[in-house]
Amino acid sequence: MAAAGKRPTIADVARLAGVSPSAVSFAFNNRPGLSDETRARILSAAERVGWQPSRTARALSRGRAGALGLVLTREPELIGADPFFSTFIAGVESVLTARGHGLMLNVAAPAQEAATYRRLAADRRVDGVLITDLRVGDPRPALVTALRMPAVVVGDREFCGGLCSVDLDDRPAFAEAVDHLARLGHRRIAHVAGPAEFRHAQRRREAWAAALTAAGLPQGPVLTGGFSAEGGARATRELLALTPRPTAVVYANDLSAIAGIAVAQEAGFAVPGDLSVVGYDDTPLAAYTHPRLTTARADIHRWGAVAAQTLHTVIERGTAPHVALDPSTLTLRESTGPAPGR
Amino acid sequence: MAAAGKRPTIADVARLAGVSPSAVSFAFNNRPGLSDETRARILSAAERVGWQPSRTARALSRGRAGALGLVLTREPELIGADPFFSTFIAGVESVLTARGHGLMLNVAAPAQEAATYRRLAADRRVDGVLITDLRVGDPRPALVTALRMPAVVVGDREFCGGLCSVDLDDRPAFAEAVDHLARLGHRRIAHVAGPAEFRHAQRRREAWAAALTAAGLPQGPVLTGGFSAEGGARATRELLALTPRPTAVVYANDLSAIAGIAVAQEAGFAVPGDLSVVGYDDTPLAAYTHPRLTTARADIHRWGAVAAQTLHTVIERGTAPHVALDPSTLTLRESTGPAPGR
DNA sequence: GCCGCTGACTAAAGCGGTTTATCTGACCGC
DNA sequence: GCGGTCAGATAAACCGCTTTAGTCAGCGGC
Repeated sequence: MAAAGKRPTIADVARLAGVSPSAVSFAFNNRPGLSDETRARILSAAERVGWQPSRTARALSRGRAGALGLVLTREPELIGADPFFSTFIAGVESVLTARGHGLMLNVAAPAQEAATYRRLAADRRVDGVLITDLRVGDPRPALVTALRMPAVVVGDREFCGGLCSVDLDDRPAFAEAVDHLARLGHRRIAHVAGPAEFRHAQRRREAWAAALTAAGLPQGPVLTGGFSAEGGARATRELLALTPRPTAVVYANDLSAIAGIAVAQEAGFAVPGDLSVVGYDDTPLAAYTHPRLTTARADIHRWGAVAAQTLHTVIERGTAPHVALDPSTLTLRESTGPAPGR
Repeated sequence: MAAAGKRPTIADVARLAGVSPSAVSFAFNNRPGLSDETRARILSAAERVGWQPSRTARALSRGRAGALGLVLTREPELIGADPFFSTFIAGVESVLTARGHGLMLNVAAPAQEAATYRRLAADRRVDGVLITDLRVGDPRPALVTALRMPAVVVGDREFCGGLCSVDLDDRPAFAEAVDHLARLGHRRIAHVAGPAEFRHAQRRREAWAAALTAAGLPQGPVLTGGFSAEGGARATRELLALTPRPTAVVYANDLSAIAGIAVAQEAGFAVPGDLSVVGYDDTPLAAYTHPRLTTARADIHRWGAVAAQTLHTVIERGTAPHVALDPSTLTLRESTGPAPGR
């Protein structure tokens, strides 16, 4: 039915149901002022012609876009290699879809990040944005505030500049990791950090350092691996050249850890015999390296869902409480073992 | 300036420039019928109040959303592990951003895939969609055609049901791989395939089989690795248990190949001494495994850009020519070597 | 001096909904 | 019999821009 013609509008439905367009609108927005009988008649008429309110029209008259924005500022390579985003986005979608909302994705080169947010705000194409990968001295909280754009920071509560945050603490996992290594007899535990500008990379590093102190161990060497395979490899090479050599390395993420394992093996070191390795993320691949990678797992999907949920609250109520999700936990596998000579 | 108040509208600009709203519209849409002087005055007035046409309003009156849609139907885990999507999306964005368009991302569970497309069409929130991960007997080409929704298939031209396609041929890479292995003396070359329902997985398998025939070799064993680490690992275990054991495996993608290497090593086989391994994708990690992975690289970013470009053409002109991008090429590394005993 | 034309610009009608103010009876109490 | 209330429904304004159909002044031609 409904053949080829134009798409039906609210007027068609109104005509068919023998009411005014406003009545149809009321019916579809669950507003009072309509008898149950009329309401039912309208809904069935709409169904008969296959009508659904146009998002665009609704967006215009309500001033709401019905969509959230997510701007990814990482280098494309890093985004791709990181399982975080897709899982996170899937989580976000799970709550958006339920509401019939959409997700506007933007991949921006760092240089035009601000412009991207401005455009999003100017276009009014989204009702709010999620801010991920919070950086040290990040300009975005101030920017979205200035743009009067509802936003939620996905990450550290302390640095979200007055915005609401949804955080998942990665520190306990790093503390656990160091603790685990210390108990295995390691005394020289290095860290291969993420890009220094990322707040979460910094936090991981701090957690590692604090855990060393707590375990009564000296601070170990820190190198930057940039969250990438290449960076992890380079850092690992440098660490292996040190004297004394560290016997364990805590990497900021799995990608650099996996590369680290490869480099160590290539250089003739046994993992974990000569070098214990810990990652972070629990990439699908982590359980399928040789040896299998000790790493930490978090519920990223839920993180995305809660972030979206919270952003909705901010959009509707203007504000929302900070949320702290269950911290990630360490999964022990075979890339960690007793310190050599013990 | 412009202080807190409401966002300026076209009327504000018109008033400031001393013209009618239509004149402003004309100025911003590069239409004739305005003197250069007036045009300039309008533009400067707009700049002064920081006005930009509202996307939503424009979308409503022009009947164009100014956005493209991308529905990902894979399992979230697979999406995350695959560097394809983020790179592809970055490529898409590169042309969208230039036009001030947006990308509407949808992650759908397989069961509600059709519903997602219908919603996208009903909402008129996108002007067209990109169809990736074409499956065997894929219902989507017919679906979007029925929904009268402009679409471009990212993949195989033969199975795109009358839609325009943008393809990047992966067969040459698989042919190269088999050829390379044959030249190294391998005679039992297995394949760990992607999910059978994916057209590109099937095509890779066919390319592998054809290359074996061309090299005068018998068909080798085929197992499904599902593009995942876990699947790759399981398939590899089975292959290693065969008698006679294959001496080389061509995996459908890097993820399963990397897992395969780990499993082989775990089982005491040397790579490439006992088993040569080839992947596909050239994941960032491929150059940082031990041994480094022989795999194939394609220009995914460009693929995304061209796909978006093409979809725009389809939206505007109703159709566009099929596009064939440069096929991927094999990168030789150390995971492939002479067949054992040779 | 009248006509037709053209270039520059505007008024007003959409686009497809939402929302506010208004209208219409029916019902109620006195 | 009359004012008041209220549920049920509607007309009309509005969201902010695009676009079509004019309007109007100026100008050349005859």
